Amino acid sequence: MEDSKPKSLNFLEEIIQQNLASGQYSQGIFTRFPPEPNGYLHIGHAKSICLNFGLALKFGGKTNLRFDDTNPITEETEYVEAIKKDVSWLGFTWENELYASNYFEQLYQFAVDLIKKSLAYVDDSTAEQIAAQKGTPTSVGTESPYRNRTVDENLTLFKEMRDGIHADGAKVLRAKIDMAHANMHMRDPLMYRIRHVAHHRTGNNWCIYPMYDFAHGQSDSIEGITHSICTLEFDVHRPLYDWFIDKLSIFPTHQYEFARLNLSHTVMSKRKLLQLVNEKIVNGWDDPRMPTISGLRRRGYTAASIRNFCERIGVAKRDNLIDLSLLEFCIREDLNKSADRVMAVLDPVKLVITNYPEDQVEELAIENNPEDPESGSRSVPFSKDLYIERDDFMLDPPKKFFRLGPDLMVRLKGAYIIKCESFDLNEDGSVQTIYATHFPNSKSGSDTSEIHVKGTIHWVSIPHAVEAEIRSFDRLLIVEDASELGDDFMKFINPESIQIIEKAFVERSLRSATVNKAVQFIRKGYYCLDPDASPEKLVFNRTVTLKDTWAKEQNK
RNA sequence: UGACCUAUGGUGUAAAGGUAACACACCAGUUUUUGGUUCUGGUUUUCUAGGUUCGAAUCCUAGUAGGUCAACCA
Repeated sequence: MEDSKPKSLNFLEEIIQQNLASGQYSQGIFTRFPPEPNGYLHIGHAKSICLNFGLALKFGGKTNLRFDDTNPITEETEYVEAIKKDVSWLGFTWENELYASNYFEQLYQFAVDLIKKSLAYVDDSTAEQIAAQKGTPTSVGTESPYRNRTVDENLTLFKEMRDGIHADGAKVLRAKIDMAHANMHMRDPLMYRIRHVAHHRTGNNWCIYPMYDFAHGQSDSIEGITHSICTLEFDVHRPLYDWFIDKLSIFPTHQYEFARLNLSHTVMSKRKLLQLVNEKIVNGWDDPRMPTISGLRRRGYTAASIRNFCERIGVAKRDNLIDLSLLEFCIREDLNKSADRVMAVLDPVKLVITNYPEDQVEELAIENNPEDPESGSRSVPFSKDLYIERDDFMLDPPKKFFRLGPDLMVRLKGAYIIKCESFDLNEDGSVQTIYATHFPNSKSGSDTSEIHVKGTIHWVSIPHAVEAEIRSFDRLLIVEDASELGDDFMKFINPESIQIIEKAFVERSLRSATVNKAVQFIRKGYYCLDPDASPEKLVFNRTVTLKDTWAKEQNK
């Protein structure tokens, strides 16, 4: 297994390898994925999930799923369930399902411990006063008038806070550190606030709730997390993270930061995604245009493709903007190997094979997937009246147009070579019907015609065609880098991010399409059945188009 | 006007003081009963200035640029 050339490691893998090499963590490493249950997971979370679980898998460790549920105002059980589903779907198994709220009593005791060490105090200042006391990044803060209360007084007041004696906002518990510290987070940060609000798990047991900074590190420590991995913006929290661990003398877990994922043409913050949902720009968190895990799943992305994407983008500490084309590459790569090919005509025009017997139907065996010899073939009905794609016919085709036009020849996929003889036009000049003759000896598999054509086009037999709605999606944002937009991003929504074709025609075999089985519409793209579909009405989502060098050529 | 983080092709990520490489994207050709796929080749890179060194993407100093931090959010 060990090659002479070791695969290069990212900076976290290097740290872990060094830890292990020096004999640390002989019990194995422990990581955790710690979402707040206040929204749905997105592709950025997928990066974190793949990182945390992947590191543990790679180095023989374990990973907890821990819900960071310290703010009852924004958190709901609905989100907990959705998050669990998404992590599982991505293919990971957590060691323990845990909640920061499991530790509320323990955290309370930690706070009491710090009060007893004169390292925490109850402050009656208002939010505004506390903000003013903090100073600014370039000027030092000032100490609160309540900073020097006695230990006994603090103990009593903190107990009163817990007991519900005080109103929301009347008092907070603060760590006593240094109001002149260069790091704003060290200027007597809040540890607890009063919130007379029911919590989705602890109900009304508590009316004081720990802040992130007083909950996260201690939760990591309680769980014995060896590598607490988070995104870069928490870098400035690390001194405080370490301070609490140190003053409490508890298991010394360590925090490491990596750069979050940014995707081109995509907004990623939960707040903005929520806004898209609330303002009905999209149809819910699982809209196929959303960068959420549930949206990508509904769009037809496979878990394997997302994992592969996360592997390819790498992990580092500098800001990045990943091009959507890499995500698209990953899903094409996966589906090319696994998706059965079928025929669907999205923008139909009628084609009549004039020399084909009126009522004849041939059942043609067409291979399911040229990339997969095991996939076999299916039977596709062929008849005199067909639909083909409107843009596969041109009245006045350019030189390298390998499709149909007056007097041109083309192969119908899996069937015959045909030659266009004539056509009818509608009043508006558009093509109404195309008439062609077929060469009976050119049948696929037994072609003795010796005719060679450059192009092969897809088709469906009109009498056998099945109607379907097709939903095509495009990027949600018309600008590449959403970080430059701020709250203005709504002005840059792509008005054509969804296109619905109410009445396309797909081949008969698609009657048995299922939600989880991707198909390739030959020459068009990869598609999957939408959960909205019913036996009476098929609905397909376009996951991604095929690469189209012809279109690219046209645009030059 | 502070502290901290970061800087390698168009986009990402490697190279642990010793030939700057891999993937995506792009371009050209090959293959192909999908203008898909495959395969081959190509274009394009170390922020700047000093310093250390036989040798610097890597170490040091200064600068520049970008990011983060002043929620009773996480």
